[in-house]
Amino acid sequence: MGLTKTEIFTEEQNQMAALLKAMAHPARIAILQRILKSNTCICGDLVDELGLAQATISQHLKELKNAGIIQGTIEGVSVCYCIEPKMWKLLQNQLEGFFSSYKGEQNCC
Amino acid sequence: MGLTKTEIFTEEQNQMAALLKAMAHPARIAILQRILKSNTCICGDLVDELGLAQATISQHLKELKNAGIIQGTIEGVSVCYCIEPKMWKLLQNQLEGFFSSYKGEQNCC
DNA sequence: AATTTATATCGCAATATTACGATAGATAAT
DNA sequence: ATTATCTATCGTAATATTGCGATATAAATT
Repeated sequence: MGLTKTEIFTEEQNQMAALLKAMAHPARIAILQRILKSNTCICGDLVDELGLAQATISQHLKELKNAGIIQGTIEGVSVCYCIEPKMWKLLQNQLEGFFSSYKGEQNCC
Repeated sequence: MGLTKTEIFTEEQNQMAALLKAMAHPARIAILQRILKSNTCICGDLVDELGLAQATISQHLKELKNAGIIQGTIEGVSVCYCIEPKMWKLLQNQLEGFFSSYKGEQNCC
């Protein structure tokens, strides 16, 4: 096997898992933190600042972009990445609902 | 290759990625939702309710437990799982800080 | 003690991810 | 037009994940 059985889960469960998966790598967390800090981020800066090869950074950016979390705009030779606002707020709301639905440790085992 | 270069990232980045990764599967989202709903959850119930084999459910539970997100208590023959409150709140706070640090779409590309 | 019930672990096959060198493509500078 | 610069893609090796049957373990029941 090796492939997730997406068909037995809800659309919501699959989407949430996909978004979390896109973020679930230290390099991609670092990329997002860097974008959040200066609101914008040239791809080449990430290659200089993180300790990964250019091809690897490009691949991580692609995953974040495919998940819809960031967007890239061509600026001459370089590419400027920033947060995709709608998806960001969607995920923020979904996670907030998810985490706040925890009722505390009563009746726990 | 194939192994994440954890040594070039901060402790915080690695921990956040690890926690998100533990949640980044539809089955594990479903398991957490089930636990959140009734505050508690017997392993066997998950096997009945989700459409996955017992060995697979057990493996997913192990990953959530290893990440520290849930805890399991033996209750006779069966095992009762519930949220690990401290880790839950830690992750909730970390994510809240992370998502709310987004300053909006000004100066974006 | 033997049996039933519930969960964990092992071993394996299929697939996915991570990382990077090499190379391609596209715009800017000379 | 040629060269330099920046990013994306291809191909590949190493490792990780997913799913499950088979089996082990451990408590409860008979």
